[in-house]
Amino acid sequence: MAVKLKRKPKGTYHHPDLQGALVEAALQTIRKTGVDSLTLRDVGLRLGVSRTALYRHFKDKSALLARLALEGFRVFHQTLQSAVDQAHTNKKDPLEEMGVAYVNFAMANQSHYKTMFSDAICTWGDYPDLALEADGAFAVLVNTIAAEQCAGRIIAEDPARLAQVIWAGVHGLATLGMAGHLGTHNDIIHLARHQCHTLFTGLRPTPRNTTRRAKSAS
Amino acid sequence: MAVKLKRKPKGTYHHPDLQGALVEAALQTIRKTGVDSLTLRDVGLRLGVSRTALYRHFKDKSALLARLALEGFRVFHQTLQSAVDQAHTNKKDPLEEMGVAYVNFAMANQSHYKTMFSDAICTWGDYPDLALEADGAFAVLVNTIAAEQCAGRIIAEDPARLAQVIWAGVHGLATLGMAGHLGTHNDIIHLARHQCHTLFTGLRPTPRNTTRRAKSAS
DNA sequence: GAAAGCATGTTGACACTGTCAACACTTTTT
DNA sequence: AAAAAGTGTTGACAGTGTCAACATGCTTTC
Repeated sequence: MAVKLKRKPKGTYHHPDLQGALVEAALQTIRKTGVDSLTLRDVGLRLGVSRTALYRHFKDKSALLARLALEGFRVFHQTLQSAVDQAHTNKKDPLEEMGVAYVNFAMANQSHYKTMFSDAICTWGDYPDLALEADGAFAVLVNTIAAEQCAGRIIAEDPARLAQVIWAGVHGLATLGMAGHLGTHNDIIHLARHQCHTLFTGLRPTPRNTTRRAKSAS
Repeated sequence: MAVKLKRKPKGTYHHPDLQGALVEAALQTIRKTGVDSLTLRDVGLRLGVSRTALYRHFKDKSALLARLALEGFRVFHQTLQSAVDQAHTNKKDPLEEMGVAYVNFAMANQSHYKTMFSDAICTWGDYPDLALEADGAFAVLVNTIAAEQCAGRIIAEDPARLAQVIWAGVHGLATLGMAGHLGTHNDIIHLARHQCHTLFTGLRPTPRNTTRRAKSAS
């Protein structure tokens, strides 16, 4: 009440790296209270900055979310890749380990994962760099499938197509798991292993499988 | 501006079945413009009724969404069941047909499906009748699995667990498909068939599969 | 059949949100 | 040093869900 501060205490008018700080603050918020309750005003005030300061760095709220998603895909990419690498050094099934790592990431970073697949961003086409980063993460899956195919451990179908099938499987586990429909985190991890195991058994090259008929879209 | 109508034209004060009309109007809206852009005011005005009339029939917006979800699960239940029935009469794989029907329903009723799994409802525990209806739909899957097990076409594991794995698979296809990440409706249907086929191949009883070790949650 | 009581619909208001235009301050460029 | 561009602030607006207070109609009771 006393004195009405004129703008700012001086010297702090310009934030050294507001853009990064905004992303960080937004991440903290969604981690604590979920994506849906993320408000631009809050992320601003949390940094001692005005509610609209954000608009100098992001076109709108969707752009901020897209940025959060991008960061998410970055670490997601690394997580998947290192799961594959570790599987190789430990003589484990790389695809199964990756599947487990996928679901584990989603469950451990629920808000972030939800943001990455939020409807508010949905059409990745509006954010080319986001699409690129997402493609990068997806490529880990495709490449690993291709490698397994070369090793003869998996049927030789279009790797991208197989990747979509596997992706859908773990993504489904992740979303249902986050919604609380599949039990505890531990339950879900075991389900992931189960699912991957089943899929890869079904994809194993056998006389029966190698003669799959090609389906034509009617 | 002319004359300020005193309340209502008379006689139409009480709607014959506002509750049902609200649900119907809300359904039309989400079908046209999506769940996220559903506004209570709009659904009211669409019926020539005030913006808050809704509150005499639903506790809040979530309750309305829960009701929409409930209706969704009702027809979803029927859809799945009739897919199984038709598969039986046509000598097709009931589980595969159900999987395809699942994904097809989601793609054909995207907003409704999204509502059924919306985060705003998420904890079905808050809406017991919703949980009941959802369980009913899920039971179709579990029962079909159990039947296939009895027929010896599928490995004899906990049917509920297998159901979760399959559910996750088709749910993942549905959500990724709706987000536009898997191509056209037709592509997705084919993916669904592919996925189900692979899963059931992996679940087929063979000397290799029948000796699965039981995993203990550490 | 009138009166009381309850269910249902309406209005006004509130807090909260994203977003924009206009302004203030700072840094960089000329 | 002046101009221009970049960055942060304030005030305002429309839109949202929700509630309290009120208006109206239906139902039950005497």
